[in-house]
Amino acid sequence: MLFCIGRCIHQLATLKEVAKLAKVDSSVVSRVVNNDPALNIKPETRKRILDAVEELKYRPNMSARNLKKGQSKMLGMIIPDFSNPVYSLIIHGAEDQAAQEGFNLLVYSLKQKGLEKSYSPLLDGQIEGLLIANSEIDNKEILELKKTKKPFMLVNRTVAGVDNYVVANDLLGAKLATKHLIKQGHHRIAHISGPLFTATGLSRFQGYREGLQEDNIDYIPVYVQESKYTVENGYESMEILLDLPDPPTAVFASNIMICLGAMKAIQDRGLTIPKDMSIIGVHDVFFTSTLQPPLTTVKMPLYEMGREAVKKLIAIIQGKEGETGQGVTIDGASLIVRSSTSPPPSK
Amino acid sequence: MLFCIGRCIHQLATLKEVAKLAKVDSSVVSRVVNNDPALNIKPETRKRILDAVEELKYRPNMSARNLKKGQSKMLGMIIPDFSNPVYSLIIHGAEDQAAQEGFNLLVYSLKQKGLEKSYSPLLDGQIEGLLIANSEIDNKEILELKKTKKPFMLVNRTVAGVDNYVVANDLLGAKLATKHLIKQGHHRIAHISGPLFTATGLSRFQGYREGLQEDNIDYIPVYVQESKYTVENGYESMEILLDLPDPPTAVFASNIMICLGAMKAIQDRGLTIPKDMSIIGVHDVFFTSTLQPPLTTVKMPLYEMGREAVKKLIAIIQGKEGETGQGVTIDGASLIVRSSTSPPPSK
DNA sequence: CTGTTAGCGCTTTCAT
DNA sequence: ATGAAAGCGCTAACAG
Repeated sequence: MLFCIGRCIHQLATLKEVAKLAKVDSSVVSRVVNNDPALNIKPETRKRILDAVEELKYRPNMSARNLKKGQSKMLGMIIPDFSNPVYSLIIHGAEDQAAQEGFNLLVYSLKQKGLEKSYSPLLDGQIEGLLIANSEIDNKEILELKKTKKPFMLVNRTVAGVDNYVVANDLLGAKLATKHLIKQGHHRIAHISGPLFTATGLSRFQGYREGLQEDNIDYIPVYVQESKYTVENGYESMEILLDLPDPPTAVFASNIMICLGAMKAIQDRGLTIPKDMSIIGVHDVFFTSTLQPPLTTVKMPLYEMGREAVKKLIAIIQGKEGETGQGVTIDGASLIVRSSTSPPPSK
Repeated sequence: MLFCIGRCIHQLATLKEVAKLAKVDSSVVSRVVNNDPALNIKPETRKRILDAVEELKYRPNMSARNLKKGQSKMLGMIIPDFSNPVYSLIIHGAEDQAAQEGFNLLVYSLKQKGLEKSYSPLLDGQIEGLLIANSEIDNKEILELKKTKKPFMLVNRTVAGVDNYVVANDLLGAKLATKHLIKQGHHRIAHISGPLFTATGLSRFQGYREGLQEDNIDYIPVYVQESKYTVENGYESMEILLDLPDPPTAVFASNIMICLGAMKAIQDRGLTIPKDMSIIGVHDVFFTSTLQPPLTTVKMPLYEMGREAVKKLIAIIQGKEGETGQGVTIDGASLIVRSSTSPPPSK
């Protein structure tokens, strides 16, 4: 049963074999392979070594290297769900940056919340740092993690007292959305917010409020519905808004999942978007332009967020930041106007 | 710059330390930790060891173990794109199965096609096996890979001459879709196929043909449009079908991306689904029920495919299959009827 | 039932 | 400018 393992992984040339072929010591090969700057090698010898490396198709054994150096070159990332397109983009950015810096990214989806165990087996040696892009993980657990001094990074979320985080400018994004609606002539603008214990939910709510404020539009509390970031919850929240005696003429959804649900609720009532109701959502993902009608969105720099988070995490791992990074806000929220928003029906 | 690495990864107890605390040799600890079945240990000693493990929070160093055993416990997976929801589901299944068997899954998205280099650095030691869920990779490259004898597995695709693959019953799924349309009373049924050099595209085309055949519906070649698995191509193909002098009354889209594009093309013409045109697509992903109208789909066992692929790959790695697996077809295609299909407009 | 030992492949200090 | 040697933490064959 195990007889194959040796064959499968090894059979690759080792340093020693390369050394023998090049007639030098393996330590020299190691230095050449690693481009040791403090190495003064005869060009001829170097060539001989490089040729041997080429001939034997030598590739360093990572386990050995990692063992020796006490590293693993692996990063972990926790997301709530692989099918969530918001996270797809973050992962993509994280992946690219990790690869660029020679790290591997292990992505775990955390279905069951409250799984505090999820990171401890991870951090206890396997991986060098952890990206947490998951609003369902309790603040408490993250504070606990912080005590361990292990490198980690919050992505698209924050926790009071933790300043290793990368977020987007949610406030700006939300304000952009709200002001777009106002500019279209809406006054009765609802907001289906995300959970208001999350940074994204809160910032977008704040952006909505500030947007209204700056244009002197009355804030009507009942127009704000707090919702989880799910299609189902978005649907329910929209229904509540539609049942209001004086329903809004436009709605700003805090997230694409919510937005999807809200659109459906509107259309299930036989209402037409944008004639009867304008709608705008946060996150421009691959299918927003194909919805009916094509959705006006706020595009957040999700890919960049993933990249930046990995960059900072690696910096922390390598001690470049005194182990404690600074919170980073990635700008670049932009409005993408399509057909789900229009002026309100004239009275 | 590197001073932290030691602290970050180690500072974990080693076998030796546990051994010292438990007053035994480290090899005994190793055996206990690994549940060596051929170990006849005094219950008391075992307890002493387990207590020490607990106290020092010992966790095996994977690099050391892997180095010793000549393994890496890592699997690679190549997908075309993280945002494609079809792959999200496959990844999810693969991830679960890998975790269950103690393997880590590294997922790479391969944007630039033709990157034959992509697997060679991977397979040359870092990972023990590779899942290829990517129809853009040339058959040639895969045949090349096969020669290396490295464990790999094709997921949701095939290559002539390679029998390590896991696919779904695409033929059945397509037949289900086609027959559903026929049962609704359609005779002029179009098919926007996937690329006909891919197994999925071909099988679904075949299912469509067989479905028509079994119910004695004439096959009209011009009703078949070959398309890439993209929204844009689906859109274009649908436009061609709509421009036909005698356009179809129903269309079966080979894939969800195509379907999305086709729906948009239909609606952009001012036509109503399903009144003017019925549409059904392969792949039931998270947003299909929220489309307008909710989409009738064929649900393929994508999650299971991911699981099964990893299971077989690991079996191959461990030499359980004489290194060469058998092609596996996962059944379980099922029709999910929603509102995008209805009887054709009566003449 | 438990300990001794060798060595996986690599890096790195120290010696030449 | 290159080599020798030690050792990272673990496992497994062999001894006792």
